[in-house]
Amino acid sequence: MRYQKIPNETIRRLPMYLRALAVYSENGSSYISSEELANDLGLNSPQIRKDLSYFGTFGKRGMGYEVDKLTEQIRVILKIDVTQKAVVIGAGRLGCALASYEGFGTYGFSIAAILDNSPKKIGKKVGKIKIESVSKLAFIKRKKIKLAIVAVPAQFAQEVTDKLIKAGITGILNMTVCNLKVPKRVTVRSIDIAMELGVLPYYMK
Amino acid sequence: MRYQKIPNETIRRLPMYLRALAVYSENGSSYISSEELANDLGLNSPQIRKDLSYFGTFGKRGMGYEVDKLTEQIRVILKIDVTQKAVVIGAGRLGCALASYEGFGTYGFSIAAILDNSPKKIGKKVGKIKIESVSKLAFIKRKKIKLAIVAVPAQFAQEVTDKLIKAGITGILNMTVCNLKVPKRVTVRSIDIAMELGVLPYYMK
DNA sequence: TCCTGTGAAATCTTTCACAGCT
DNA sequence: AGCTGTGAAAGATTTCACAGGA
Repeated sequence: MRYQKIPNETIRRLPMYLRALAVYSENGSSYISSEELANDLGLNSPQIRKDLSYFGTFGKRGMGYEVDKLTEQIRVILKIDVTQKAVVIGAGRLGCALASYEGFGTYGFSIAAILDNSPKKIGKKVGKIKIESVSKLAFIKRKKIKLAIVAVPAQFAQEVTDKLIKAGITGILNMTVCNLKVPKRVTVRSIDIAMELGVLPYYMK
Repeated sequence: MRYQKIPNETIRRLPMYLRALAVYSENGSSYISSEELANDLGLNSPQIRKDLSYFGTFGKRGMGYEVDKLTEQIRVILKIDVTQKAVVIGAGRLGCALASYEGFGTYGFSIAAILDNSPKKIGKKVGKIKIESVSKLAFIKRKKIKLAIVAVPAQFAQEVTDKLIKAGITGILNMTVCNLKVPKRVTVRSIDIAMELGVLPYYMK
């Protein structure tokens, strides 16, 4: 394996592989071929093999990939082999939905708290997660939390983000419609749900 | 302008442009240059010009693009120039959050109902939107709704999807972790929020 | 025989540089 | 002068085809 630049698209697919692998593991399969994996995910098999080949040789010819081993290897690649703590900012409907979303577990994330600025909400709980004051940024520093999910109204998004970065956050999942300005050392990924819906009609019929 | 295949990535960006244009319109700007637009969205200007050029010549040299006119033109391209009705399936935390999300308005979507199968929830309201029985698929047919946002627990996602398609849905925004199997005539886009979070640690530091 | 790993080709997307309109 | 529209080049990603190990 020569050195090659790893495509961003490859990285984007790795969590998909993890998700599928979790299902195989539950079902007790110990090996999985790139063909089966591709079928289940709606991809094609050379793509999966190529994706994995950027990081090493994980499969056995004639057999496929060992489910549990590959799971662990992908976790290491993605740096989620240890549980990562994250905070949700904004205890609105979306923030609460995210905080209680079990899917994060699959990737080894745990939601440490929800922060909000409404005195009415502070102190309440969403599932097992407590709503704390957003002014408690010391909380983030103390717990060495590096990840934040921003789900506040758009007009406060940049302001909140600036504060988060001061508190030591270096990775942000932005659920608002803002284009957040952050220093280079901070990584942002944005999801605009309406935008995804926005392209559907174009492709329909 | 010769015919050229329109990149999917171009389509994906059009809603972003709409979002930014809505802000300019509110601020009373009547013209916007590709340079400004690019700055605000974190893109570069030739990309924006190229994207738009696939569909025609919308700008005025020396001036830029007329905000309201370009807005309308992009809406037409995306086929969202008339309000599109959508239903949300699943009245859990995420489903309710989505149903009450104002962002859909920007792209001309309106949420016609939330469907759920829990008798406890049916009849209640989320904001102004009523929760209906998921068995009421006639509702979708009668109102000629083509778009559905699926936010049910993963194990029911495929089953619900099959029913939706029978009721005439041809575009699905899939918020579950399932890879939905649908006939070719149906378009699906999937968002797995945890997956987006899953790639952040890789890029951090 | 089955299925991986991987260069090389094909395809898709972005960037560049500049002609040309206002 | 300023900013668009666009062919052509560069770059990124996917697909292909097949060599080779289990």
